[in-house]
Amino acid sequence: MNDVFKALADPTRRAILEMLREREMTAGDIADCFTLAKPTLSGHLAVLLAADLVHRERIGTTLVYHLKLSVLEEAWLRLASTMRLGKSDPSCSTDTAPASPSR
Amino acid sequence: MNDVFKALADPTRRAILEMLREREMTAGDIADCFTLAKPTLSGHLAVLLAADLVHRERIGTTLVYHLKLSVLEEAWLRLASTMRLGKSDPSCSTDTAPASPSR
DNA sequence: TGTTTATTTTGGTAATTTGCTAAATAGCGA
DNA sequence: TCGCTATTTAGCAAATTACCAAAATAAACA
Repeated sequence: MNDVFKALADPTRRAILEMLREREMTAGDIADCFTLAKPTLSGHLAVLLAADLVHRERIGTTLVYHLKLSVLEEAWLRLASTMRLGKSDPSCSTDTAPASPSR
Repeated sequence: MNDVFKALADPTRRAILEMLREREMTAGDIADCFTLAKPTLSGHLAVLLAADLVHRERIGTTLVYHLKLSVLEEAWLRLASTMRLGKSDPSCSTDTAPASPSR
């Protein structure tokens, strides 16, 4: 959930998702669409993979990536339902860092 | 657009949006819901404000924040339409950093 | 086995983000 | 004006992120 939003925070990664929306592409195909170095794109793909937004499959020497739209949709639905249809009072219960004076 | 996704990337900021979903709150109210220091929360609110996800209004000494759901919805719709209903071939046109060998 | 192609991993640097404390600003009431 | 409350801004350290070049890995093929 958090990983999905973090993955979406980068414009390069959103562009990758957009390209992947229709056709699946190899890592090389994707890299050719950007002026960034291949290792950089590989890193972005790793983030998308960790967020479960894409799936990858090896075909011979190439790795084919394809979009997992369902995960993206689900993340949005989670946010949307928390946002619009949430039950009741928002009086302090959603703290991300509960009382633990770590620092 | 980019600012919206960047704002959503942080769990604290998403929690703030959730709390703001129903009732508008003062900066102090919000800060009391977290274990983070007030200036830290103020920073998060500044990010949300820059992303246009919240609006703030001064009432006396206090600043009242309220959610701008429409902006959030619009951001999603933009993404969703690019994602699902996009027109045609994704063959290299979405590059975020177009051919400019700066570095 | 050795070479080529496709891709990732490693190692390093610069920029950005997140958090803090302390100081500054804004409005209100005495 | 002075002091009080509410909040932000400034300045700084630690953690994370984004990028690259060089090295490593994986599969295919001669």
